[in-house]
Amino acid sequence: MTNLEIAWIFSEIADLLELKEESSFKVRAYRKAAKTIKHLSDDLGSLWKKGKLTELPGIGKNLSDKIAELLSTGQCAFHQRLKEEVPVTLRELLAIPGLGSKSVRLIHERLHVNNMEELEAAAKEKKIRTLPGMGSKTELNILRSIEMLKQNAQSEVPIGVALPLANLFLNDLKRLPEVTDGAICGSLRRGKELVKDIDLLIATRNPDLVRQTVLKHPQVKDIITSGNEKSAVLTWLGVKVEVRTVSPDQFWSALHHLTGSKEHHERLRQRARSLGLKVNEYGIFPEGSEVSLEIKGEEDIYRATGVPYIPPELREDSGEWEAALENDLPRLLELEDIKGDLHLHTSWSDGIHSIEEMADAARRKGYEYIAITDHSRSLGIANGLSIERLQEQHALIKQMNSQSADLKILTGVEADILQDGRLDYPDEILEQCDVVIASIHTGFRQEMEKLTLRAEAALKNPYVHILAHPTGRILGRRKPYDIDLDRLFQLAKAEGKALEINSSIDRLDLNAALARRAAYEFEIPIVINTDAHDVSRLEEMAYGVTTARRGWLTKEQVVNTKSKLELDKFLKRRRIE
DNA sequence: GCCGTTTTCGGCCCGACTGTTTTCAGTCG
Repeated sequence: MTNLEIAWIFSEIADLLELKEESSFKVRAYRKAAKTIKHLSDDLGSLWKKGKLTELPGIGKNLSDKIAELLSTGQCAFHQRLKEEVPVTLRELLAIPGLGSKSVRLIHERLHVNNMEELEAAAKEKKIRTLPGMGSKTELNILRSIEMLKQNAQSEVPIGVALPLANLFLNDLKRLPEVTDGAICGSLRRGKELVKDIDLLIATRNPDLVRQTVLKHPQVKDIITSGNEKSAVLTWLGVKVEVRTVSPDQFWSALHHLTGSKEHHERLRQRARSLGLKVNEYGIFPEGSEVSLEIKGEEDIYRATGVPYIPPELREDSGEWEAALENDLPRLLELEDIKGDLHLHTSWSDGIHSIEEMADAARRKGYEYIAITDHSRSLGIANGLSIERLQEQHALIKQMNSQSADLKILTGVEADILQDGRLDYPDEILEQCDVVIASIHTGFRQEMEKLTLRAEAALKNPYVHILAHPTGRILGRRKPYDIDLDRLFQLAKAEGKALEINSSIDRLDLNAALARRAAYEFEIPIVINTDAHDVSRLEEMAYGVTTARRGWLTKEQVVNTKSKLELDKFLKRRRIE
């Protein structure tokens, strides 16, 4: 039985306990354990054999026994018993916004509703409004929500879609009179690659004006809630936008509060409480006091609890508190640290702009170097370069470099990894390139062993420097390749090859968690590239850097923060080996 | 059900919004 299966069972137990209205703390204990197990990198089975289950946070005697039971028998008696007492199909009703365990239980007991279909029928027959505490609005909400759930199963949007939309709202709201400040918060500020909604905070003395503006905004399709301090709307893009207003003196504590994550805050409040402080969105209050400590920035909130500032990207309760308490937080990579982009396409293959145009755009960004890495010959659909055209391109780049010294243009190629693991050009051609990127563009539905062998063969090629978009996933559209990443990471480490964080808004591959593993567990150098096919997409470097920051990466772990000279050493060293 | 620099019991984060009420419970983030 896998970690994930056990996590699912614990999560189901939590829901069933909640529906039974058992202690919310017990429910929380199961939820927390499910989350811990889901994100665990070690196998539960081996931890069990070593007797180390109770060393996991939130796993005590009882839960470790249940894990052992599941691992040895494949079942858990407690879970089975719960399923007999509570219909599992009631769980799906919890997905309806506005319905929690209390309401679901009430509906189940009084109306004998067991699943979503029966709920819909009961609502249509106007039976819901006969229950105590429920009226016609609740009934309507249920019907509307079921309709929505039927329509869109997946409701997360990529950061690259959410961020521009968030800025559109933010810029409009910040221009209003009496608005002193505004910011993006929530998971978007933490840099998550997919977000469920957009959270905005506005500091103002006129919250009513802000609310009216939000509700009337041209992007708004539907109003979800509208209160004195908080409004929520559904945009035409299907993304929910929540706007919270606070008075200007509460801006920083509210910004911190709304940035989350929930789990990070729970730890903060626990710690604050142990120091005799209460933390909420309005400030930090010494026990019994109505007056907040002075807060002039988020730093002050952490300082009050005796730890250094924790950047938003780390606020996931994934080790940042432990690191902060040890004063061992990483000094995260900044966008300004990036000195160049090593994966660019031009009109020579399937890009839009010429080498000159891409180079000019890079100069405007203050880069020291770029690599032109057009597609290789077998990728006909992308107008891949023949050997002759590649050499012609190299000659042109050499000439351009001789005419201008401010930006070094490296010659390169994004070489396809062919079906048998060979690269798309012979070694003597690859040797002539300053930068060789290897990537899989075909046959990504092959079985794991074959795909892994292909990527391994590429990593073993002495002229390859970088493996691009290593998992091949496309956000919301294509799952990662079925590839053995542990083997790739081992080999990349042994061969001294770099792995890419591809910043393109629909890739972000490696993702934050994998980049963190590659860099910390395997000490693999990471390179952050845009894979831009036109000048505007050079700006997507920001998304790659955010992803790297969420993966705890420092400047030292990232190849393209190196100076021209240092980069040259890195590229040459690989080739000599 | 877990946990401990207030330690083996008694806590466990905190507040806003909605819908239904006439002061609040349930839900959500």
